[in-house]
Amino acid sequence: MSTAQGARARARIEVTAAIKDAARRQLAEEGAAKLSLRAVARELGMVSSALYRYFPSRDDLLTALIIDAYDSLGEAAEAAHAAAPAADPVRRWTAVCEAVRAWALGHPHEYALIYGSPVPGYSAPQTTVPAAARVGLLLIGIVRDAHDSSGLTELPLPAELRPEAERLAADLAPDLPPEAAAALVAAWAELFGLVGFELFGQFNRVVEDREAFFRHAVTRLATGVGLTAGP
Amino acid sequence: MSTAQGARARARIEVTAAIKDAARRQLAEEGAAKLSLRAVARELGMVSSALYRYFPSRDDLLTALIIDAYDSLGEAAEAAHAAAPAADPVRRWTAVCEAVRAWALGHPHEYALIYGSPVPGYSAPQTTVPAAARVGLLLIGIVRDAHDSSGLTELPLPAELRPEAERLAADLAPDLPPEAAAALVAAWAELFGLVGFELFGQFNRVVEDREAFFRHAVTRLATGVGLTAGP
DNA sequence: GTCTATAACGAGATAGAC
DNA sequence: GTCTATCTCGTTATAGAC
Repeated sequence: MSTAQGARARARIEVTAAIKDAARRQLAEEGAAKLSLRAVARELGMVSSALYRYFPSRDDLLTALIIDAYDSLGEAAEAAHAAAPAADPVRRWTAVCEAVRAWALGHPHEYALIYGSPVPGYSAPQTTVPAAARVGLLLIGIVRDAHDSSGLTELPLPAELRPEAERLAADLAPDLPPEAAAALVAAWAELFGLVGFELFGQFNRVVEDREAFFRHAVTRLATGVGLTAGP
Repeated sequence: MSTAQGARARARIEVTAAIKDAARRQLAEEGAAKLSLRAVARELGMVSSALYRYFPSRDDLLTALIIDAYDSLGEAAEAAHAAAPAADPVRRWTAVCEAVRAWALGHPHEYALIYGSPVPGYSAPQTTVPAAARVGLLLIGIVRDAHDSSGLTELPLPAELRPEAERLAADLAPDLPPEAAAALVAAWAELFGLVGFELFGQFNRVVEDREAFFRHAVTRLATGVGLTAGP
């Protein structure tokens, strides 16, 4: 009994993975807007109605691809973070940022899926939130650690932003000063601005040595949120 | 003769504008990937082959929409820049940034067209470059003016980035110090990271008071490139 | 119970004959 | 420029294999 169930479960996992792989291939060639269940089924030698045993709708397949992409990016970022020197917050920060960039360059279509234009007619459900939050949580952790070991520079905070900054801090990192929380969220968005501009061609004929440029830019982002180099 | 030719030219301009308007509507509903000459023709009560008198291909229509979008954004940014106090570089900087954000919020689909995911199978020709450069040139002008009136703070520049920074300065603003040119390009990309995150939903359930958050973030971008508030 | 296949729907795109 | 025949699509109902 358990073997039969195990075999069935294994088969199900394999077919699910094959569907997602074919869908990712289609994503690269046609874009998310044109992702078609029928084309995926055709590529797998299945019939389109069979796919509905695995994904109840085209949008659910899209959602699975989005979560996978966020998780793949999050895993890459977390691995880079774990390998960085624990005592140096700036090195940890730049390690995460460079992992994000490397993942994006290696998975441009999945990056476009999660950080590019929204897919017309599709709205991401709340189930994508935990996976989407992983990189942000890593960055929060780095700043929190620096704050705990008194390694966080103080930042200015205009009165206009104080309520929002306090709300952000309460939501994301209650132990952080509000101005650090606000700076952190801005740096998070700015990081993806740098990555997106490179990936989507805005740096063509502008920035040549992108590696060096990016490293310097994210180092400045790190100091912008109050991090200072470790020993 | 000249009246006839004038009327014909006028009609041609009108039809061209109507085509682009219909295409923009389709852009909003189906996305750039699904922009189809036939659908545009249908909406206008024309036959698809008639459109080829105005745009030789779907890609040329896309290119026209892209240039229009860049120009519309550039115009909005330039108007905001012209209305800002000339003596205060930070105010001029934030005025441009806020105009970019306001334009993006008002034209989300056109923003997605020019700063979102690339359209599969389409590659923007060099003819889009001048329009695409307008916002960047504005920002360069602000920093150059500040530098000319000795109002630019000095920035650090690691040896690793020096060659690239010098290349950037030579290309974009020969009168600026290399470190300012590099910081400027980074801030330019980061600005669109902030705008894109808000527009594409990444700030949902994260940032509430987006106006205040954005104003503070771009003010910090301004100081990050070395600008200081005027009198 | 779990899956795949057939057939069909309503809608839209497309290619080619006229 | 028009019409038609043939494609695509997401999705569902149904029937049968394992």
